[in-house]
Amino acid sequence: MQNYGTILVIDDNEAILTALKYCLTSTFEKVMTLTSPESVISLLEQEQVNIILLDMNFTLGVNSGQDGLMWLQAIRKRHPEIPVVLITAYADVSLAVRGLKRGAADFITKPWDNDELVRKLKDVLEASDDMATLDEVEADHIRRAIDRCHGNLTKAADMLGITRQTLYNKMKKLQ
Amino acid sequence: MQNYGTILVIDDNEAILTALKYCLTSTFEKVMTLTSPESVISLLEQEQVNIILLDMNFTLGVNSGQDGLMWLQAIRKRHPEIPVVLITAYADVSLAVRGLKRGAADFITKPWDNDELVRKLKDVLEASDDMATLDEVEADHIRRAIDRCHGNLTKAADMLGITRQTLYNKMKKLQ
DNA sequence: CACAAAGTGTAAAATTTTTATACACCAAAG
DNA sequence: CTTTGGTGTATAAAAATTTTACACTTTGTG
Repeated sequence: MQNYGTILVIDDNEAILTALKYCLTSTFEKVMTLTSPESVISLLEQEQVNIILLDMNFTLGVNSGQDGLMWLQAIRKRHPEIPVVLITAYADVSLAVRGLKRGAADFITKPWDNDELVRKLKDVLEASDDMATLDEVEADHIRRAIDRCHGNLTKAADMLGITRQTLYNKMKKLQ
Repeated sequence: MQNYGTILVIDDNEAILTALKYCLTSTFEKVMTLTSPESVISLLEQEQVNIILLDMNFTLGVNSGQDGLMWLQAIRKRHPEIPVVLITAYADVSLAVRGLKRGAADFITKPWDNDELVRKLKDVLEASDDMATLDEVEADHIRRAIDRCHGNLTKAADMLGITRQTLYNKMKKLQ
């Protein structure tokens, strides 16, 4: 991939925003910034954003990362196809785990290393490059459903929103 | 969910294995253990396992977690439907991130709290309960593909392994 | 134990979706 | 200006899905 497209950076610290913008501008075609996540949803409706770099604390004196987790969730609910990378100065294992479990593409700690940050953002975008085919995604999801229903195909089919016969068909195709 | 099925615990320390077995036996129908991950793949061919609790270090003197990451990958390659929870005494943010990015369902640090461990394992199994329908998974994946191809529908269809016309059909269905 | 309820495996026809192929149109690149 | 690559649309043929049905097995419960 030559072109890494548009990145949206959200951080309430103007100095950090400037530093990030400076380090990202050579890699990305367009670097957009927000000092507050409030308007992120409406912005995403208008602009084609390829990746989001999101700080985790926006309430003065609160460094739990709750804000970041909340906004991560809000963004992913409406735009699950846009990868969100979290960045925070107050990192611990538990927060990293919670962030990634809610769908963050990566988790970066401040202070960051410019080269490493850029590499990680590139990695995220390149990872989403090797997309699976619809059939592969389908097969994977079907296996999960059957596993979850302890092999009960009737329930699995129901859960998947297809008929039992269709599930038989699809299973035959997957050997 | 009443029944949490079978859990497979993999740890090279017999004492820890005993302690874990003791704490898990009341929640799980069956608790299987391995002191080495070597035989995990062949075991999974024979036994129906619902969740795996995997330690991250199996080489004496090496606590990088590389072993765990490698086995996580090996397990997920063959059985992506089985959730794998990592557990380690040598945790840091970076290792947690790498584990979760490779598909671990959760990341737990030693020493563990019995109640918390059981709750997290239950959460993992219950989270995989609310399965999306095939149509939802498909829609999500299609949006991702189109996004990745910057709106180029011909490329997106190709990437998804379907014809362009089929992609048009499916897009019409999703409004 | 016995019976009802739920699940399995299979089938055929009607319906819907997907593919293959084609054509006119547009925009960017050379 | 012309080639190349993408769009939007259309049609018939092929394939998959749904609907409905039936006989059989398992599971749970009084």
